Amino acid sequence: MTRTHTCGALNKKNLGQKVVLTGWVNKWRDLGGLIFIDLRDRYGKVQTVFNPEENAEVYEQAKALRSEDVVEIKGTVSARPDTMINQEMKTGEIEIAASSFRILNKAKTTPFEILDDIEINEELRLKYRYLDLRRSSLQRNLLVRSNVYHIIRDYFYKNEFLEIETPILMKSTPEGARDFLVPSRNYPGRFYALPQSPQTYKQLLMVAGFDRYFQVVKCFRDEDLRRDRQPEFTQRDVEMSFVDENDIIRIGSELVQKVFKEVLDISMEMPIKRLTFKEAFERFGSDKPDLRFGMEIHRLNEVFTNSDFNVFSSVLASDGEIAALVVKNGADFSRKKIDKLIDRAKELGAKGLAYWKYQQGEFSAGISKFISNIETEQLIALLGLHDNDLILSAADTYETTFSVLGQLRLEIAEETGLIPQDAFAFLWVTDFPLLEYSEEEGRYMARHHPFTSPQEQDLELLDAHPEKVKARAYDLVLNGSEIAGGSIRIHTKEMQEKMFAALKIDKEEAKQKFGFLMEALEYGAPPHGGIAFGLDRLVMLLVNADSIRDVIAFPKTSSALSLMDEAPSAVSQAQLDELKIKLS
RNA sequence: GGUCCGGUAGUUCAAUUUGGUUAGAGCACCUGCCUGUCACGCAGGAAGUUGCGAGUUCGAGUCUCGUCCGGACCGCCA
Repeated sequence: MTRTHTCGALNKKNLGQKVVLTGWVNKWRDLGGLIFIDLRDRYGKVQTVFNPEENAEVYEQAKALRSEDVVEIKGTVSARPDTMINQEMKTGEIEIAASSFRILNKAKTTPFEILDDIEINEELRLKYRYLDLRRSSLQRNLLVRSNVYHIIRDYFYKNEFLEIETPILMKSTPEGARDFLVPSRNYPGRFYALPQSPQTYKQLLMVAGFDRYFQVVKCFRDEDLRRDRQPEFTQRDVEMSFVDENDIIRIGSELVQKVFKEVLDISMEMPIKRLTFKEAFERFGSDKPDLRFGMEIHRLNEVFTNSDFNVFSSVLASDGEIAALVVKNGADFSRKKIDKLIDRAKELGAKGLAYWKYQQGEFSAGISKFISNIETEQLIALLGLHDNDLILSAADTYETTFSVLGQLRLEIAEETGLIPQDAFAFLWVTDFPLLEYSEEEGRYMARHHPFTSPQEQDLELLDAHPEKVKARAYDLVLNGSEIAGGSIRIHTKEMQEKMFAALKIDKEEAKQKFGFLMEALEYGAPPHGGIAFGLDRLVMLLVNADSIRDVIAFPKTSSALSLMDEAPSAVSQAQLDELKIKLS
C-alpha cells in the first residue's frame, strides 16, 4: 500500500502516468453511467473517474463509495476535456481514470459534513474534533502554527541559542495565577505544581552560564477561560545574559518581523513603535492599545477646573480624572444605544458615563447644559470636534476613567467598523509600574512577577512610594493583544530581598518559597533578562482566527472541559488510595 | 462566584411574538432513474425524549423555577 503521489501534487505534467493515490472520499457524484469521486488528503483534492466502458466491474464496486471512506485508488492521469476544466481546483486540468481501488476503511456517516464554509455548533465540533480538524481552515491554522515553530527554531538556532527543556512537575509558588497541582505518590500530602511559566528555571540556566536559552513550552494556569485564554497554552520562552531592554526588544522585533515575512509575506516597518505604559494608558486606556485606529482619549481636567457640573467638580476635588472619547458621527446614536454604553461603563466599574453631542456648532443633549461657553470653545479645539460628533466622558479615579474609556473605545470601534481587518499594528509598551496595590491582599503585588528588576533611578522610591517605581519590563502588543512580555531580572540577592520586602513577603517565607533562587544569585549570577511570546495568540492573529481554540488542536471549552475525551474525569478509588487522597 | 445569549430531525434553521390540529424546510442519509459532473440533476422515502427535571394550565417546543451543556463578558489571569 504505497501511494505514488499526494492528492494535491498532480497536474498536466503527469499526463499518462500510472499513479496510486490514498485519501478520503471528499465528495461522490454518481451520474448513473459515470461516477466521480473527489479524493482528499491534507495536500489537496483530485477528481477520479470510474467509467463502466473502461472497467465495468470496478465501476459497479465504486457505487458503494461514500463520503469519508478511506480508499486507495489506482489509475492513470488523464487530461480533462477542454470544456470540463475546473478553474477552481489546483488539479482541475486533470483527473484520474480509475482502474482499481480498495476501501481501506469504511466510514460511518459523519455527524457533520466535512466542508468549508458551513456553520457547525462548536459543541459538536469539539466532540468530534478529529473530524473538524479535517476541514481546511483548521488544517491551515495548524500548518501555519507548525511553520511558526519552524521559523522560531530556525531563528534561535542560527543565533546560537540553546533549546533546553525545563520540568513540568515543579514546586508550587502561590504568587500569581492559581496552580494546577499534581499529587505526589511518594510523599503523601505533598504536591507538584505544573509551571505557570518556566521563569525560575530559565534564570537558573543563566546562572549556569547558558547565556542564550529558548524553549517552546507548555504553561498552565488554573484560571477561568476567555476567547484568547486556555488553561494550558504555549509560550516561546527566551532568556539572555549580559543584555539590557533594547537587546531583548531587538531580538523580539526581529523574530516577529521574520514570522510575518515568512508566513504572510508582510514586511513590517522597523523599528516597532514604542509607548510608555503611562502614555498608552492615558491615550488609549489600556496597557495593550490597539493602534489600528485612532479615537484617542483626551484628558479634560484643565477644561473643567471650574465646572458647574457636580460630578466633574467633585471628581476633581478628590484628585480624580475627567477624560473623554469622541465618536465620529456618534450624534446619530439612538438613546437606546447610548444607554447601553452607559450600562457597559457601569459594568466596567465606572459610576456613570456622561455624554453630549456636537451639532451645528453647538453642544446638545446629555450634560450639555452644564457646559459653559468658555468650556465649549476649549473642548471644540482640544477634541478637534466635527459636526455630528458624540462625546463620551468618564469622571472617576485615574485607573477607572482611562480603563473604562479604553474598553468603550475598543467596543465602539468594533461595532462601527472602524478597525481595518487586514492591518497589523505592532507596539512595544515599556516602563510599566513595578508594583500594583491589591485591595484584596492588602499589599503591593508584582505587576509582572517578583523577579523583575526595578529601574535604577526609581530605587529610592521603593519604600516611600512603591507605586511610583517603574520596572525594566516591556510588552509586545499586536492589534490590542499582548503577544509577548518580559523584563530584565533582578540578579543580586540584595535586590531580590528588597523586592520581597516591598511585596511584604518576609524573609522566612521568601527563603521557603524561593530560597533556591536566592542562593543561586549569590554564586555569580550574571545580569540577565528575557521575554516570553504567547504562541497561541500570535498564531491566532496570523490566521485571523476568532478564538484561540481555532489554533489549538485539542482545546478546552470555556468551562475547561475537553468534550472529546471528557477530561477531567473521575478516577478509581484505587488510584486515590495510592495517593492517599480522600474526597470530601 | 456573577451577568447576558443560546440548546428543536444526523446537521443548519423555522415554528416561541399572542400557549391550541399531525413540530416544518434546506443540506446530509436511504431507494430508484440518469455517461461529463465538480454545491451534479430528477423522483420518492426514512428521520424528533424540542438538553434534562419539576411546576403552572383543559392544553407547554412556546410561560415559571431548577439543573446540565455551549458561547461572550465581569471578577480572576504575578
